[in-house]
Amino acid sequence: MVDTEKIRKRGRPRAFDREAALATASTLFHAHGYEGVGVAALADAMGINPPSLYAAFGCKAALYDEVLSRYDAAAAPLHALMQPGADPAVALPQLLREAAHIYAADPQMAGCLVLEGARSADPDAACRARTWLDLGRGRIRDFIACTHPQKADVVADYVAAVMSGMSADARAGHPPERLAAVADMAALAIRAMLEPTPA
Amino acid sequence: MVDTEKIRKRGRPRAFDREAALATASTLFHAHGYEGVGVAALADAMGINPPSLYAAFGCKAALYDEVLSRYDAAAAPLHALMQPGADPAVALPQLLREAAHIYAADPQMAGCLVLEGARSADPDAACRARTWLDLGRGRIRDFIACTHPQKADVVADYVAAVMSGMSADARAGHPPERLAAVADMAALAIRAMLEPTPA
DNA sequence: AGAATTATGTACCGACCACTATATATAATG
DNA sequence: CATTATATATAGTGGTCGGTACATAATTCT
Repeated sequence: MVDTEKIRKRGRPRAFDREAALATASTLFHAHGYEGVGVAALADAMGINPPSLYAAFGCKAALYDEVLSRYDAAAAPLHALMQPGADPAVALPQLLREAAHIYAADPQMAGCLVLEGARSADPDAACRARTWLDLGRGRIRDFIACTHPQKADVVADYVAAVMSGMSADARAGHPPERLAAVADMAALAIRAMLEPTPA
Repeated sequence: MVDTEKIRKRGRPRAFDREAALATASTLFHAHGYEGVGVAALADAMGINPPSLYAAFGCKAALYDEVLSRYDAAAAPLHALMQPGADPAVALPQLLREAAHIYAADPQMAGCLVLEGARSADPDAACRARTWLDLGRGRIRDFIACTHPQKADVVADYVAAVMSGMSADARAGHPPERLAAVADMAALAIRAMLEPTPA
């Protein structure tokens, strides 16, 4: 067992749960977007004052980055679909199906936090979100490269683009079935690309 | 010839070109997004003062709506690809190819004005953009329905989703070739869907 | 105990937001 | 001419934005 005991630091202890505050911020960012929620609203929802928020997270963009990191970590079940050895022609359609379900499951938190953040007008937020997006796309590319190295880039771009489109649809209020139908149709191109007509 | 002569109205004549002002607004909105450009910046770029802008267009959202309408009208060449009688399995891949080229052609105006506006955090802007988006998707659907009525909805959703993903990629700075590769891969699903394996 | 360190609440900063009140300028109408 | 209608420029509205100065409270270290 690793020693994870919290070694009390020197000054006055923080009076709020940092992880809970991150969860609250994640919900707000997911619901209203980076620019749709202000620091005052974030602090209020966390039950703290702005100075405490800044002391704990630095600035709004840094808080956002921590939220994105948390969101990426929570997507581990999706990453698990792309185990080396798995068949991309099977796993990637599953990935799209799962994404369609997740994006449209909760209307209050529709779409992908990272993909939507990557479209933000705020350059700081967009840059940070795109870093996480590129990381995710890299995971897809590397997974495909195990079996189809020459097609990995294009297919990864395609999968990411379809997910981005589904995320937008989810935010527009499209029901899960409608997203799932798009995911299934998108899978046709994946299979056509990775399993060329067998002679 | 219809009488299009401008009948001078009663009061002081407008001192700026309304159409040129719309073009300026379109450029700014396309470059920075609805929330990324303020009324002051718009008026300044138009060479007028905010009151003149409000007198001519009503409010920021109404100006935006006029810009979207103008943008939609300028996309006539794309709509022309979907002539009734044309083969969707040919026309839709062309549509995606054209979109990929347009979206990434000018880095200062990357992506689709309508698709990006539909993701705005501002509810008013998002609502107006989604109206134009639904109109465009309806055109795609109706075109497909000519030959494949049962699959029209799904395929139209798919095409719109891919275009949305490509628009996001364009705004992220992806080069035209990368978008074109995605468009071509996406076309595989269209052909697979509309031309089921001929026995 | 006292010093050092960190967190907290109050109250506020200048900058920008969409938008407008007001007065004046320019035109057609009577 | 006077009236009416529209556009203009100046200057500002209240509100929200991200971020902070300051004094105080709470804790550890010496």
